[in-house]
Amino acid sequence: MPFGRPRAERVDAARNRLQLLQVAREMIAEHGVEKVTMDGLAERAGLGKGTVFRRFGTRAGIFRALVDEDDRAFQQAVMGGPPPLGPGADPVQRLIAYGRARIAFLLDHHAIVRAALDRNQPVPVGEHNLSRLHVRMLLGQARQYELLDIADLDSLAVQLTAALEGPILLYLGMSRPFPADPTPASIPLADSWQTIIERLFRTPSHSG
Amino acid sequence: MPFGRPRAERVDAARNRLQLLQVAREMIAEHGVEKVTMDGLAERAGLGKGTVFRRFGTRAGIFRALVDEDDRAFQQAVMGGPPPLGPGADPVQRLIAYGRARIAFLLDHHAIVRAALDRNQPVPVGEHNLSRLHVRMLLGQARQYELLDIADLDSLAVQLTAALEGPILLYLGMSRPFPADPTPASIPLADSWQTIIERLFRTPSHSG
DNA sequence: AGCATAAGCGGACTTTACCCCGCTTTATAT
DNA sequence: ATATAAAGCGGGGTAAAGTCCGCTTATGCT
Repeated sequence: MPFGRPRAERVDAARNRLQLLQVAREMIAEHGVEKVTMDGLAERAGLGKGTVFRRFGTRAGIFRALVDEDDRAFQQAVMGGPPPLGPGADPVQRLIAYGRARIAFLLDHHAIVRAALDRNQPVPVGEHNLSRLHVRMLLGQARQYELLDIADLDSLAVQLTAALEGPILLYLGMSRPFPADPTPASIPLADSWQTIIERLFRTPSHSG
Repeated sequence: MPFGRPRAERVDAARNRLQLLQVAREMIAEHGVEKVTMDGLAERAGLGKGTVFRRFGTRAGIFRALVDEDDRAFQQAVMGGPPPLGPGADPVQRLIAYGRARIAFLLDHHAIVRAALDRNQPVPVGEHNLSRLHVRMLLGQARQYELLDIADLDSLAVQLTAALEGPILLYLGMSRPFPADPTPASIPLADSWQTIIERLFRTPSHSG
């Protein structure tokens, strides 16, 4: 038997986990995020409160799990879908496409994404902060192709990630913060993101 | 008697407010932010819990008030101090100086700044989001001087503010997230901020 | 000074996240 | 099949945020 692996999830545990997520979605759909309480969730799922906490650790953990579920499809598109979001386009185009897609995703899910925030912990939205890692990777590629000559790409990646996700997580009101018309092409934040990226990469030598 | 003014704060109320802030600072100094509870604060200040909530509305409100107190000096320097932080320098220099100063301020106060976050409300750190307004103003000036040709400065201001404050508010761990040596000149985030601003303003025509 | 009124005050009460720990169930090894 | 240990489960218990409302006190007017 292999050594370090901490033994697979028990089948009853897995069943309960899926059940809880399912019920949580129902409760959110019916009464909104605010009304999802740990007691209520446990009772409606026919389980004990202790079970809920064992599975998700904290209230925010439930919403994190929900976001992660929805994030999976998004990640697929980023990692293996068609360009420019997926691999194949040049890094600058991919950064722009990623930003637009991520903003749309966050707007779509802003209720649960914000509920997933935990005051006592750094942001863990998406599995291990996909955004920061992906942005960092694309910046690295851009540097390889000599599209960019900046030394500290780690800090830059953190700041660009904040520019991307921060507005939705922090700075905008929660109720209808955006034009009622969600035409993807007309989201101001997305246009602004594109501007920042384009200017960041416009080098004096090959301008344009 | 003038009309709309809602009558000045009563002297006992003001006394209690100051008293509570003072006691809160003591408790933070002794046991850290986490240990400041509303009951504890009220008891130690010799007041009722209801009073604490009436004054500050919410737990986060206390820390908001503390940050605002400290913010006042910072604001003075921005509004009326010597350039480049204060008025007098060109907008680009002021943006860079503002970012560096703000990052230093947030690092200095990161414990209470983070405690001032409220999951149910957009970020209100600083009085009415000084950062966003100030950045917006400097962007506007830059456009007047034709240093910048971007249409939607509002969105840009939001995103730059997020790039500035987001990392400290959201993305970095809370315990010693930074080099122990706090030399202002060596803060990676500040350097990275400067890079973003410089590139944002570097126009193809007058590059350099 | 006396009065009317709005503001402030206190602390019991409610709600909810989160902890704890004895019991039950599952997975594995023999 | 049985034993054993690890993981899961339940629900009562605790602590802390936030609400309510009857009582008290400051304030401004006359």
